[in-house]
Amino acid sequence: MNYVNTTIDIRVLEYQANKLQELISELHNCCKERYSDEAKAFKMPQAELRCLMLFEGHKYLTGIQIAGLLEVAKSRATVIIENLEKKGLVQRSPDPNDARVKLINLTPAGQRKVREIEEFMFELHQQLLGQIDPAQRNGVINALETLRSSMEALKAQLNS
Amino acid sequence: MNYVNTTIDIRVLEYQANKLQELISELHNCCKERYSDEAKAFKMPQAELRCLMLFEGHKYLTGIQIAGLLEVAKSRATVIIENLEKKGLVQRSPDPNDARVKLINLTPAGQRKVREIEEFMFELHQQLLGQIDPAQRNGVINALETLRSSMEALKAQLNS
DNA sequence: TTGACATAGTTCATATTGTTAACTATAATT
DNA sequence: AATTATAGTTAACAATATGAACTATGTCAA
Repeated sequence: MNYVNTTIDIRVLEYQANKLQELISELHNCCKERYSDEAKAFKMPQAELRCLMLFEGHKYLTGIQIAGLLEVAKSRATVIIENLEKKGLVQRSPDPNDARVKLINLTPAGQRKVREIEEFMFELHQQLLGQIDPAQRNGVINALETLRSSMEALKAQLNS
Repeated sequence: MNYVNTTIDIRVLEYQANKLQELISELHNCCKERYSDEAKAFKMPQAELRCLMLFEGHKYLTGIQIAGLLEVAKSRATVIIENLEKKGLVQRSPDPNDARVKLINLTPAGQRKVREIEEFMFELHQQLLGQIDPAQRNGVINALETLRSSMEALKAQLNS
């Protein structure tokens, strides 16, 4: 490893770091827009949509669980649940085992809405996949997986 | 192409679409968190940080340009610029060629802040790159590029 | 040249997303 | 029984964002 190679290596690293920054930022913007469109399509705030989707694979959730999964304060969860209840998409009932807890579950209307949203999202991602050359699809997915791991590793490192 | 292969193909597509959805959603969450941390680190709202960074490569910007680049309503841009002006990071001056227009540019304090933010972001992405196996770095970047193109192509297709 | 329309920017009302802190009620622990 | 912890609610506030109304210019065509 001589002086010239070291310089080139540093330039490559700089180029790659900048490229990564740019690409991640653009993907993030794309997602933001997509989530905003989705909310408009369903005429519902994004937070409520996200909350509904938490019930995939859960019959009941508590307020604390919802706050944890949405990564928001429990007071925020209270308000989101309240609004979904007003729309008749979820219902609250007391937990027979703990009077502090309220069990929240989807109403039939809520279940229908979740299925609609699932289909919409699945359709969208099928179409996205359709834009990617079949030969590259697995590569893209693996690269995203690598990136996700790296971001999580970095996060863990920075928080310690 | 017989019945069995078609079925398998469909299953692969479903798997990939779901995986893509999951990974993109996780990356998006990671970014959201990162931007929120950045804002905390600089004790400044995210919108103001983003606005400052627009001046990379521009001496002057107008309100309309800023609104366009940030993809927000011009009324929103007015407020962001006002707040940055209060902090002494940008200044507004009349456009000598058009009395409707105000030219906005960084103050020396704003320029220093931009350099700080640039360094912070570059450092972060260098560290992220450091988490990725060197042999995979170009692959990840190329995959992201592919994904970005696909997302933009899909967006264009859906908007037409 | 003047009247119609377009553009830049501001202000205000409103909506959404989110936090922190104080509070009530209940459960668990010592 | 007293203390502490947990679940949920409420209220005050901050940040992000839009749309409509308004002012002040600029442009263009009859």
